[in-house]
Amino acid sequence: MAKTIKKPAVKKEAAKKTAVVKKEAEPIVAQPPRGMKDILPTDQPYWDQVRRVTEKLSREYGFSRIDTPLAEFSNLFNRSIGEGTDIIEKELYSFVTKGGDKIALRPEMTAGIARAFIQHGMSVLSKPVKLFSTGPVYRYDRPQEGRYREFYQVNYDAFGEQDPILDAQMIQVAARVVQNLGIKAIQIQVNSIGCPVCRKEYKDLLVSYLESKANKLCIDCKRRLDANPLRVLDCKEDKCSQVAASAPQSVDHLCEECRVHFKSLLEYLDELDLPYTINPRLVRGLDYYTKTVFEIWSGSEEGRKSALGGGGRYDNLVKLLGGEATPAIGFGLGVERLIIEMKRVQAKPYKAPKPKVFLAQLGELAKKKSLRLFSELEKNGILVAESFGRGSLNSQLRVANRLGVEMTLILGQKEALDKTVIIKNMTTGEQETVSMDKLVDLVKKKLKTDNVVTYHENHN
RNA sequence: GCGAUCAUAGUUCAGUGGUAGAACAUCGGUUUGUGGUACCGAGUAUCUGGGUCCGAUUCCCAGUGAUCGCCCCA
Repeated sequence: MAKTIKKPAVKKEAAKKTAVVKKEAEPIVAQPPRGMKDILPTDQPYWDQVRRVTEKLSREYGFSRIDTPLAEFSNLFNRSIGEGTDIIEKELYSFVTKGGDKIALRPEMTAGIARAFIQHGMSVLSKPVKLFSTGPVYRYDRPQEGRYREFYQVNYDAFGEQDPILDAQMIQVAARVVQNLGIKAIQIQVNSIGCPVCRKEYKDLLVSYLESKANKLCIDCKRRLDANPLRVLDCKEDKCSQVAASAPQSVDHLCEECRVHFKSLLEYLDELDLPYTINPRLVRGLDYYTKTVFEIWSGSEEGRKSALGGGGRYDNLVKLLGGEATPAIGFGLGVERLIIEMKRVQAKPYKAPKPKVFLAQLGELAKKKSLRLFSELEKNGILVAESFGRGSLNSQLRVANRLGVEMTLILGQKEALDKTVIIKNMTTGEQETVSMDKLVDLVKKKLKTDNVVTYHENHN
């Protein structure tokens, strides 16, 4: 829903004065641009969990973090992703800067990372060069569930290794990320689209087949026949998928090198006990892919499924962008989609540690002293909650109770003068007055023993 | 880019051609310095712009946005 923020009431005279100088300001729309949204505090536990799991696995598999700009020169994307693709043709956020540069917001992360790889001479590093990245990407598309104009990806890329064992490992990483998030039912779809040589031959073969059936294709696919014939295989229209079903498949027309590569990949996947489905119709929407392509889908064989992520090999991209020929493979996962799926399967979000101590104050002197006491406790590693703005002890205790803390420290006028603090146990309601000097140690001790108690309780 | 449905407090929802109500949430209070329950009270909303009408939040049109499907993908 679109809401305008009400303009503050301005005094008539003042309004008159400004009206002479400038036009009335447009009302602020309390809403971000279409297809973009806030990630609210209530959702952050899921995002935290994704951050933790993806970063942990990236370290375990030897990836180094890289962050590249949100914007690049447009032609980086045009060249790498391909002029004829949907992503470039209709989904690219591009604009011209004041200086006349043609800039675009990244629609995916690999192009920028490949650019950085070349720019910083990373080809001299020990291979494979494994890079991990995460952040927002932008595609101007019609929003719906799990599809936003600004969305977040986690991205894993590895440069400089052509051995299919790396393909298998990357697929394993992708699967493990998803499964470590608690999404157990997934499908791994793999295919090989060959290298430029055998793909060209295959494409010709496919085009001649499709042309012979052109009258049975939908309008879009007739158009795709010229622009991007591989996409016809992906079409969801009934009549098209019927045509596609008996179309020649890329896996049957690979050159020797690509065939062997794909065969070994499958053997490695078997070795890893990763169940996969060979999907001859999996082609992916980016032109730079060669040989291995794959997607991770949520859900079981039957029922609804959505692509959580995907990727593939791009052995020619670095050279295409002007670097020295470097084989590479990578994949991206959509964070919003991962989270939708986590919620659907009721996977656990990350729970940040919560304060177990509340600090309540009463009276001017105590209020002043409580500020220092708070930082004293914090410096000693004790998480403390407070509500300094509230005056009455009543409402402060109510907050403490709602937060579910184990104890409340009460510092009132009397205590402030005596240099003491009341420790109130929120479970039993018992209170004791202790001297300020011993407070930190005592609180620490109490928290520790309380934890031991709960530990035993949990195991009985 | 195409099609469908929808749009009322922070949230989930009522309701009406005469400018709106609940629940939950929030905040305050139920005697001065003690929480959970209970009770009392408060604030906040008809997406925007036009049209019909004496009068529209309600009917009509457009815009915007959300959701769903297509397309595509993350």
